Amino acid sequence: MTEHGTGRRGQHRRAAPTMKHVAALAGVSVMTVSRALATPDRVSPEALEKVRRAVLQTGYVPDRNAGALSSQRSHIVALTLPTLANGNFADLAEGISDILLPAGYQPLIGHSGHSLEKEEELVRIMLARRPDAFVLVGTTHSRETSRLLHASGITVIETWEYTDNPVDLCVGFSNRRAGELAAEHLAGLGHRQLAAIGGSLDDTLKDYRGEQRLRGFRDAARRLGLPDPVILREAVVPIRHGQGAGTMARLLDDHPGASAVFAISDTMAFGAMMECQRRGIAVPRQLSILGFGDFDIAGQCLPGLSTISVDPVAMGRMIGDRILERMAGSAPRSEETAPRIVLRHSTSAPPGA
Amino acid sequence: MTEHGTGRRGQHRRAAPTMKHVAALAGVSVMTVSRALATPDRVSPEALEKVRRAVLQTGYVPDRNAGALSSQRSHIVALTLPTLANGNFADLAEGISDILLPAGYQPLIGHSGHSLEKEEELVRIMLARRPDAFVLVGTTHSRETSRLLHASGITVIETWEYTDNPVDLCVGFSNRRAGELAAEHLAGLGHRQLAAIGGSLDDTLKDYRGEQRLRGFRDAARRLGLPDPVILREAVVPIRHGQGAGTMARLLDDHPGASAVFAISDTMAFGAMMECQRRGIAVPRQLSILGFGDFDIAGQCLPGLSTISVDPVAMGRMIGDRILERMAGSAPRSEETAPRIVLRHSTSAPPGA
DNA sequence: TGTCAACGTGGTATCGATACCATGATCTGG
DNA sequence: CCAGATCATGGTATCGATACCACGTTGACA
Repeated sequence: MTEHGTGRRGQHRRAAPTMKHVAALAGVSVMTVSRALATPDRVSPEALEKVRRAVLQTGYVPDRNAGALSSQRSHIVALTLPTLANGNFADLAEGISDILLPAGYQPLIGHSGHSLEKEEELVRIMLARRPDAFVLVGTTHSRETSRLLHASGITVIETWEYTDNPVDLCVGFSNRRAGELAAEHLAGLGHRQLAAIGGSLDDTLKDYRGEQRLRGFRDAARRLGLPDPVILREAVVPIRHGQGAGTMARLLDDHPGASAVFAISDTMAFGAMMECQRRGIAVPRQLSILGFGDFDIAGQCLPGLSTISVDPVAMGRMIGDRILERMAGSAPRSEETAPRIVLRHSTSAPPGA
Repeated sequence: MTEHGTGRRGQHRRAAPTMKHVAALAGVSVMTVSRALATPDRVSPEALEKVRRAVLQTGYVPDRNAGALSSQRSHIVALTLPTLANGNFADLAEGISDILLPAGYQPLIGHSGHSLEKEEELVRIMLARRPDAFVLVGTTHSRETSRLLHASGITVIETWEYTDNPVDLCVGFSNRRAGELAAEHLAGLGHRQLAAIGGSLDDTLKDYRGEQRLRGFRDAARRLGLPDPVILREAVVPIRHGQGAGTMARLLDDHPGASAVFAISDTMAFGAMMECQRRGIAVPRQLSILGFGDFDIAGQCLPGLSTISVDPVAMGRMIGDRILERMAGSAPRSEETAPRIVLRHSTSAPPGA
C-alpha cells in the first residue's frame, strides 16, 4: 500500500518520498499534509504534529514543480546576467537572493556573455521553467526576447540601467549620469584635458552601458566648458580580461596632454594604474585615475582607487522587494538609484595647480 | 474551443500558450506536438512543418516543469557555491553551464556563504525542484545535508576538493597537494624559513579547504627538512574582504625571519603585496609571495603574482561531462585534477642567495 | 497477393501537488 | 435549545506535459 501503484514508468532511480507517503505514515489525507505545510494554522495541532513527525522520518521535501503546476505560481525568479565573473553582478545576484530566498522564491541565474543572441536563448530556456518574474540586466534586448517576454505575460524587471520606458518595471541608475559625475569630479579638481578609456564596439559584444557612461562623460565635459575628452577603446569587452594597460599605454603615448583619466570599470582603471607604475608615473600626483564599480580591488590597491559606486547589493535587495510587492498584488513603481563617488587616493588636483 | 476549459482556477495573469493551443492551431494532437519537439524524426515532415509554424506564431515555450513531472527527469542540475563573488567559483559555474546548457540541462545556482547551515537550507530548497544531479563545493557537509541527499537518491558530485570517499562522485583537486606544491616551489628557490597566511577558524564559517592547503604546506616543509613555517590566520574568511594586509603586517612585525610567504588566496596575496609596497619591501627581491587561485588580478598586478591554478573552468566542464555521462546511463569515475604553479614575478631566490 | 514489420498518429492514464467543493463536527448567539 | 457560522478534514478535478498502448497505413518481401 505504501508502494507506488503500477510502477509502469520504468525502473527509475530510487524515488524521493512524496506527499502520499507522508500522508499514509501520518494517517491523514494528502490534503491535510498539504495544508500542514502551506497553512499550518488551518490544521489542528494534533494533525500538525503527526505530519511534522512523518516529514522528519521520511526526509520528505515537497516537489515545488508539481506545486507550481497546480497553483500556477512557480516561485521562481529568473535572472539573466552578462557574466558571473564580475563582482558587481555577483553582488546584484546575492542581493536579490537575500530577499527572495527567505520569502520562498528561488532565483534562477543565467549568464549571456554580453551577447543579445545568447540572452535570447537564455530567456527561452528560462521561460520554460515558468518563472513568476524575470530580471534582465540592461535595457537593450533583441526583438524576439521582448516578444517572448511579452507573450509570457510575466513581471519583467530591467536593471543596471535606468530607463523611463521600461518593458514593465525598472530599478537602475543612469549610466550617463555616472559618466557626468566622473567628469564633474575631475573638473572640480581643476583638470581641463580629460581622457576616458572604455570597451570596444564589436558587433556582437557591445558594451552598451559603458558607452552610455562615456557619452555622459563627454557631454558633461563640454557643458563645463572643457575641451572634448580623449576617448580610447579596447578591442574587447573591458570586464575581466580587459586590463586597460594597453589602452593606457596608447593614451600616454599619443595624448600626453591629459591629466585625468576616467576608466569605464575598475578593472581597466587598475590596469591603467599598473601601466603608470611601470612607467614611473605617479598617481595621482602626475595623473589622476577614476574608476567605476567600486570592486573589492579598488579599496585594496595602492593608491586606493577613487571610483563610482552603484551599490549593487542594495540594488539587488530593492529588486527583490519590488518583486515581492508585485507578487503580493500591489503595484510597485520603477526606481532610479544614484551612483555616487567613492573618494580614495587616485585622484587629486592636476600637476601644476 | 481554443479557450481553456472551465477557467476555474481564478483570474490569473494572461496565461502563456500551452501545447494544447499549438496542437489546435496546427490541427494535430498534443502528442504529435510533443513528439515534434522532442523527437522530430518520428514525425512526418508535413506535421513537423505545421507544428513548427504554430509554435512560431504563438510564441510557445514548452513548460519543462510539467514535462519533468511526467517524465520524472527535471533536466535541472543544482549547484551550491560558497559565494558568487569569487572568480574561481564563478568560473566553475560558467564551465558547468557551458556544457550543460547546450545539452538541455538547466543549472540552478545557489550560494551558502561558507556556512554549513545555510548550505543545508539551500539543499532543501533546491531539492524541492527535483534536480537530476546535485553539485556541491567541498566534501564537508552537515549530517542532515548528507541525509537529505541520500534520501533523494540523485546523482551527487562533490568538487573543489578531491576525496577518496565521495558521497557519490567527485571531481576535484587535493588542497593538501596544492599546499605541498607551494612549499616545494619556495623550497626549490632556496627559501628556508617559510610563512603562510590564511583564514580564521570561526565556528560557523570555517575555511576547511584553506586549512587543508596550510596543512599540506606545513607537512611538505617538514618533509623537506625545513623549520616549521610560521602560520598566521585572519579573523575572517579570506576571500573578498580579507585583504591579507593586516596579517602580513603582523607577520613582518613578529616574524621578520621569513623570506617567503604563501597566501591561501590571491586576494590575500595581493593585500600582502600592498603591505610590502607600503613598507618599501621589494617583492620578490626581499620577500617572495605566492598566491592561490590564479584570479584575474594575479596577472595584472605588479609584479605579476606567482600563484597556483586549479583551472576552474576546465573543472566545471569536466563536471558537466560527468553529469551528462551519468544521465546517459554510463558510470563515470571520479577524477582528481592537478593544481599547478603559474610562475610570474612575485617569487624568486631569497635575498642572500 | 498476402503477411508482417515499421511507421505515424492519437487516446488515456499519470506524474505530485493544489484549488475547489462537500461534509460532519464544534461553536456562537438569540 | 436550535439555526447559522466556523472549523477541520477529505474527495475529486486539474495544472501541462510525457509514457505507454492501440490502431490504421504503408511498404517490403516471399
